[in-house]
Amino acid sequence: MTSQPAARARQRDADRTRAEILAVARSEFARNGYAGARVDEIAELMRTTKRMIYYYFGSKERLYIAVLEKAYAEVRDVERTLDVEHLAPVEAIRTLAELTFDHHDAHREFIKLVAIENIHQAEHIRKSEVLANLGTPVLDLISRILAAGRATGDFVTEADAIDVHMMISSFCFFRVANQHTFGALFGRDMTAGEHRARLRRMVGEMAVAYLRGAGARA
Amino acid sequence: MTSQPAARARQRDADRTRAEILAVARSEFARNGYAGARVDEIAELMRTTKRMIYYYFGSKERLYIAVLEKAYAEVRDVERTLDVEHLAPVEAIRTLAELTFDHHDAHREFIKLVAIENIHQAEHIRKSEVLANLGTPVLDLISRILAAGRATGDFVTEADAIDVHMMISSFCFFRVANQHTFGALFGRDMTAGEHRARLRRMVGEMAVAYLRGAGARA
DNA sequence: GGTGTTACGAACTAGATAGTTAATTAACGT
DNA sequence: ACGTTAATTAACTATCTAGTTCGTAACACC
Repeated sequence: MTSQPAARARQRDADRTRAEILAVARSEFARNGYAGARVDEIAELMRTTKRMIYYYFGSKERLYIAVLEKAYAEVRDVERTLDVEHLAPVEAIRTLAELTFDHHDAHREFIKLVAIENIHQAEHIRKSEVLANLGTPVLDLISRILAAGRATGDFVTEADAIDVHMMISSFCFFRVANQHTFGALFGRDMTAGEHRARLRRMVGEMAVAYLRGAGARA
Repeated sequence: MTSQPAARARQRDADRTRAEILAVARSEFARNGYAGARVDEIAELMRTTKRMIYYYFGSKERLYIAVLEKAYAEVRDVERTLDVEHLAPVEAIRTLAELTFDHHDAHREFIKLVAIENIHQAEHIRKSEVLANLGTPVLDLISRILAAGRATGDFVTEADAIDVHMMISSFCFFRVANQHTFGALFGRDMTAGEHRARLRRMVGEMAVAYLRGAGARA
């Protein structure tokens, strides 16, 4: 017989140690910002020690970049599953806007990471080779919907795909990212359940109404 | 005659020392976030010493709160000068949206402070007695425009003043606050001059088109 | 069952950082 | 002139924090 119980799980597992560090680091960075995050705090929340963070990632900054890379990779995977092109242009845009809303609603930590990265002027994204060259499938999708909508005469505005993506994202992002100051100043929690359905409708109607050209000057 | 040259500025001036600390602190906090800001760094950028920060503000956190209070007070003063009620509802909303755009364009540091405060879940705003009870004149303004627009039949959507304010703010805020990650990922600087006029038109058209109900489901 | 390699842990360090102590000087009223 | 107080300075400290040193134990392979 061995000196170790055979039933015991592996005690050394590089993959899960690495993954756990990333998961804990993500929430620590999202909660406290880059400078506010503490490497010791991350270590304490894990089964392993601080030494492992440096073993696998080398530095606080490289750990943070790895967190960003993983977060963005997951988002892009979701975007690739978007399937709205079977719809007529108007409904395709509306649905895309509503799905974007849902996606932001479901990925609050990612949104905080993006907000944090903007405070640092995206310097870490620019340092990442994988992120700096990360296209986004959603732009092609919007381009195709816009072209189809212009062909049918439904869409008349000058905006291009990036503009439309920005318009939709801004609404969805702001609602989550700015919920705290907005709530403190206006006494309304934009992320509360009682407002969710109305705001979700709103982003779809907003995108459609704009593209139809209803806001043009007389 | 006095022992001091009359032309010489006062060497001790509580008001200007206090004001200089606030100004330097604002840009330091905006640049680096709350945790990333360094009290020593603020001191080095001033004519005075670190001790003065503690003399006037007591702690890093109270300094930060004072910076927020001053920044929000300035914004509210601008909002009070908004004068669009002489316009018809549609043009009033469009103009309000475009002025909001201009305002965000001109106050980048304030926007960064708000983004930073959201990362910290507005905990400092809530600690401030003056900020926690800060209403916003713009909400009343929007309410009146909405009522007028519904009376004329121009506006038909369900959104209330807070919703409309959120929709307009999100576009303007996002463009500035997320310029860095957006630029890194999509290769477009939303704040560059070549996009400014188009995006400014866009926020006005978006608000008007939405309120006219052009996005409603068939 | 021995050997090399990968994964891991405890304790440590150098420098940074918020906050303090205590002495000093300018302004101002009388 | 002079005393009082508000404003200011330089040097100090306790603690925190990213990053390291060095030794050890599990695993793979033969």
